[in-house]
Amino acid sequence: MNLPPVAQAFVLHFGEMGSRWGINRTVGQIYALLYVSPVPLNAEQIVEALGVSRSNVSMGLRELQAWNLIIPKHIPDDRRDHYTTPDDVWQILRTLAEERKKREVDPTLSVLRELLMQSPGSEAERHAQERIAEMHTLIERLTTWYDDVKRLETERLAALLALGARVTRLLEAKDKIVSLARPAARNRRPTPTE
Amino acid sequence: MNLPPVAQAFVLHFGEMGSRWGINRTVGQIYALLYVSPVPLNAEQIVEALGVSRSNVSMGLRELQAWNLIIPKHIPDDRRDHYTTPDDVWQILRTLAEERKKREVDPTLSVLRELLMQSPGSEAERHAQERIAEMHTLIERLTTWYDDVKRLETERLAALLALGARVTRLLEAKDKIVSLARPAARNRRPTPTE
DNA sequence: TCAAGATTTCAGAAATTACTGAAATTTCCG
DNA sequence: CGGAAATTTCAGTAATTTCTGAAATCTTGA
Repeated sequence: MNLPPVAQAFVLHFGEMGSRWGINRTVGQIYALLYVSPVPLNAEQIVEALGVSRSNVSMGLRELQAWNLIIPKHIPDDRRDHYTTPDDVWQILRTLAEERKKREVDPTLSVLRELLMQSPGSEAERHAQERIAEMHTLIERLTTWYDDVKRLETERLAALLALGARVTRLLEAKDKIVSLARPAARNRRPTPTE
Repeated sequence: MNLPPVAQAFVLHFGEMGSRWGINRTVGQIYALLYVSPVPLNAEQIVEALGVSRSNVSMGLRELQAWNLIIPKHIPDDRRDHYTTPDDVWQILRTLAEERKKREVDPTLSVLRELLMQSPGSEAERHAQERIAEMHTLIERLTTWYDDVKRLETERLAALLALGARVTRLLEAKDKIVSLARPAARNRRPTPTE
């Protein structure tokens, strides 16, 4: 591998991290390389930068495309496919969340649902179904929230993040305000606590 | 493996899913088994239920303990260690998030921070650092939000989830109300778009 | 249509990870 | 203590995953 030190360290770290997920080292490295590269790269350039075989790069690129994490970018007068990552890190986050949901959460939800349909054959099984139902409810709530929030534009999402747990205080404040405001509709006056 | 059908299907699914994460099949199965079991189980019972070797179970239990995902539970008049999962699925979620953050996010953040300290040796490297900075900012915002939200009691967390993206509407409503409520505050007036 | 360039496929090699059985160690009761 | 029960360790094996090189396929411009 022959890269400027910062890029190299970044690429290597992603390689390592990759294996903590289900992703293999090379795929992680390819992604990281494309992420930091100022220009789209073709397969041959990736081979040179990472020192892995051409076929390995080909498979890695295929996997990353299946994840929608890289975009093919055509360079004029060049037959070879070049690839980049999206510029917007928020977009990358969205894609990642979406894909992981699709691959990990959705299948689980459907298995759980199926298991909850069966009629229990024993007391132990009844208990198992109860536990499964708890998990199912939790996951469903999380995904509903996610489906809801994922549509927000970046700016709002960022605002929400910045607010953090303070939203709950806000909820309470709003309850209070609204309950005060409602009697007089649009003719309300500030209260001392506001 | 000799389990009631529902439990068995659940355990097998978790085994499969395990491999999509970094977790191995046996660990996933042990966890699932303990999760659905109405009573704490000891290692020998896990061996029987899953049909894997005693030593494999021993290692799996160790890993699950390192993740704080299972709790040893003493059974009176029995020398053997028994294990369960926490009853509260929200608590389980919190633990999972915390551990994954510790193992995956924190190390990445620290690597990124380090790379941002270096002075760039070339234009390509300067660009790489810019990209790394974007990623760093995003991750830091997410973890700040997480640190903030994780302290909420379950009930509030659930309320927040249930609200979903509607919080943004609420935010706007609150702005409006507050701006109406404090006409003199910073000398501002509501604009037509508010 | 052909040929050079580019990419993909795939069978086997290499590397990694998971699992086992046997031996070692720990625990704790008498 | 002594020793039975329980657990852990670990070296070796099995299983899985990753990676490669060679061959097949696809693409495009002349």
